[in-house]
Amino acid sequence: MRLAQSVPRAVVINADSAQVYADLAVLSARPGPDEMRGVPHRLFGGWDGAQACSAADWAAAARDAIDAAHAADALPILVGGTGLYIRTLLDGIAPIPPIDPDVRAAVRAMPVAQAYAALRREDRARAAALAPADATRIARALEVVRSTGTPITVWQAQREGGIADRIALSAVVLMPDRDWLYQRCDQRFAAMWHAGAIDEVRALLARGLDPDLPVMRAIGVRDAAAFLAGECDAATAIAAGQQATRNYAKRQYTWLRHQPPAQWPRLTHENYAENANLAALFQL
RNA sequence: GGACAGGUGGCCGAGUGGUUAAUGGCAGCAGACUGUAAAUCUGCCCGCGAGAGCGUACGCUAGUUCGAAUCUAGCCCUGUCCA
Repeated sequence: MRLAQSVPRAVVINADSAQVYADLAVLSARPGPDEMRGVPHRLFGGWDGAQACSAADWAAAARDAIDAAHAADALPILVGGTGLYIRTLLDGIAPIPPIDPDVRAAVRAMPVAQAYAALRREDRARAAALAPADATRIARALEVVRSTGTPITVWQAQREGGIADRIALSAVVLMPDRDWLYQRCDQRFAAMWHAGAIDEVRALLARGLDPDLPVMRAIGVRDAAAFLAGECDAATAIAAGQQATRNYAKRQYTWLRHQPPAQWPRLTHENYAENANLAALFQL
């Protein structure tokens, strides 16, 4: 039993698709001990880079972490910008069984044009909804029909595992000033570069992982790798990493503007001070 | 001072007499988004206009031509080399 004025314990749960990887501490800006200040942090760096973390994988782990926090009478605080992950956690996702590894390998080895042509034959509805150059979704749709025998559009008619209906969520979407954020992106990447990003990538490269793995595609990995290979100088690599960070931030604005529920408050420089949700968060 | 090379839309870079407001790429802006999402993809992108369209544009100026970013002359500027 808790006293009315006591502060509930908090548990921070990561909702960022790059911060889940153990191999990326610096480049994913994962919080360190000094920043965590003894507050429990979950799902930070728990995945080995050799293993791709899917939205469903993350959602299942997040669900467990949230339940565990509740069981311990602690307040779970989700932090992170991977919209698809959070959506999957809340709304659930199509219950598609695991894909046959051989099917997956074969599909992902195909050039987009070929995969798209195949998809048009094997799942006409999905093919019609996708752009012929949308490599990721075409590959996903194709591997699903081939591995399960059922078109992805059929699977997607149902969603399972969402917890939105059984939790009380207080959401806040951060929408900082664009120019300000772009400056922060530049500062951030430069800081990472000087804080060990190169050593981190050197170690990552030494593992000889599949370049298509999410860890290998994280912002900055390719740029640091190019530098290590002598393909460019540090200034060029840093500039490229900064640019990639800004491009990503741009995409985040687009997602955050329209994808999250309309009732989730968007916080800007102009309205943050008067936002009740944010105030509630810090008053607990 | 001389010899070459070159000056194209915010940047890089095609185009070398006519369907050219000018291929591409980047940046920028907007949009999509159900299992690798820090991913993947789509649209816009000289100005004005809802649109038809109009007006400006390929270093500058003057020419040749029915027509020039593309040819000619002079000038200005940049790079490399020779002095």
